Amino acid sequence: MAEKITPRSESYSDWYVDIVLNAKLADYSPVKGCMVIRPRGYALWEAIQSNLDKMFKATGHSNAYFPMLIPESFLKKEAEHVEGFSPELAVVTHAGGSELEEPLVLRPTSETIIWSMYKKWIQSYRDLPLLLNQWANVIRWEKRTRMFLRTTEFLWQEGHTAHETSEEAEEETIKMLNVYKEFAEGILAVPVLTGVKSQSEKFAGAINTYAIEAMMQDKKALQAGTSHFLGQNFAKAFDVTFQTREGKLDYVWASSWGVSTRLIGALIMTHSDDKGLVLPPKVAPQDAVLIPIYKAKNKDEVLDYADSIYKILAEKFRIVKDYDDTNSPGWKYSEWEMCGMPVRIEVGPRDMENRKAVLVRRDSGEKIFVEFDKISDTLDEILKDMQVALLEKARAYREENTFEINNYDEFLKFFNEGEGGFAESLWCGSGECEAKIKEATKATIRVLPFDRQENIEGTCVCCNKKAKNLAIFAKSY
RNA sequence: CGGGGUAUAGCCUAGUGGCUAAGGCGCCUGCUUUGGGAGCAGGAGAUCGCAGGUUCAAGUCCUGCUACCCCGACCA
Repeated sequence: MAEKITPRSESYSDWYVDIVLNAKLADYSPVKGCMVIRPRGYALWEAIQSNLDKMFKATGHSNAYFPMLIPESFLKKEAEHVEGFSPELAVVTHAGGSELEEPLVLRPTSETIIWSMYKKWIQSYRDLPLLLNQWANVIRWEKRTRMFLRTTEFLWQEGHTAHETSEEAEEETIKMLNVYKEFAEGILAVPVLTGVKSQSEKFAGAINTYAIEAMMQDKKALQAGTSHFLGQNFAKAFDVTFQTREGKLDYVWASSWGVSTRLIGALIMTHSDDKGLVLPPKVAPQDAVLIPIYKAKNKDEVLDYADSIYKILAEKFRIVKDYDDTNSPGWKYSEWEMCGMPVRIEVGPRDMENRKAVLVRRDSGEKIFVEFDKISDTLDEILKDMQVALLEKARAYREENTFEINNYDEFLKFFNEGEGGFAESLWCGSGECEAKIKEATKATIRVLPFDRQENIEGTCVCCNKKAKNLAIFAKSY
């Protein structure tokens, strides 16, 4: 009866690793920093993919695939881009038994190879907008890795779009950020703040980076998705011009946007508890598990009764039968709770006699005794309610841990002595203050939230000069 | 890259230079069980991280190497 999961209160990072390993989402690989995504984890990625992919198609995007190997020289064409990525590149120098003429980089992101192709494909405004997305793996040689949150190789999607005008490209950037927000909240039940990143936190090569930012249960922020307005930076680097409606030549305007397997980390750290994984029904691989309880003398009757419930539920829901004789019911309860099964249906002799079943919610642990004829409708209600309840619970948690702080002493105390969280503070806009704050507290600007940058009155929390922005400060992953 | 730590069965751990390396979890077989991680009996499973050295004798002492973990630096 060894406790398998370290409680969050004891060590949040141990808890996180215990969940990943015990819920069989992923395992360590022989290569440092890489992980193997197991079927239960990959099912989450498939749910993320299928939901997002529909949303991308609905907004006019098509999927394509570009190669993983990129000529090293491509990365060097955009000055900021190469500076941002060079320390974390993995480079192939030998292949086919000899040294290569030019080293090939394993893609850390695909802007360069995609824009080298866009040069061939775009000649006129009639070729625009070009709205492509790709589902792919990328490699970034990070010094310190964590399962799902930051691994050497990870899976993601990257959208790369080309437009006639700056306005249109910016509109696309914001549109896709909103798609991410809708997805994160509607499907993953992870509430997110949207806004623009400070210049020091933006993507290397972008004019502006926008992000969805979530709060985890340890009150740290997690960047869950980004959308970049690239201006004409890559068009200029790869000389991608087009003939305008007026017959002139202009560089193409661009956006790029992505979310990754990091979202699975966000899911885990937003909803799960000390018993294991908790998943919103819309991304859970199954809806419910059916666990019969019987003695030798009534085994057949109980299983028959359980089967009759299964038959009805299987028409509408994704149900797992766990009839395995070698484990006790109690063991199964714990095991399925660990794996994040949204609902458990217990069927024992007493339920059989009363023509009922016991439905148990994973999020609240609530046991609901239900008449045979109402099991299907009740399950439907529970799943819908759980989806909403998880989002609301996470939103309430974030709000409870978000504070307006505009006094620097208080600010320092909040991050250095208190439990931390999100600080809403006024900021003068200078990188110096941002750096000073990071030095003193390890907190960074997560986002300058939309709709809250009007009528800024007051002074910077750090330097007391006139404030330009309202910023969300937090320690982050 | 810097500082610290660890390395014994799939996992966790015991092992004072001395006989055939011990236990728990898990796994396999059988029987009994089953409403919150069941019990009994039997069984399989180890080049003690790698390479050298000291010694009559090394899991244990010494040297070197490697891997992993923690802290720091780094990290759209």
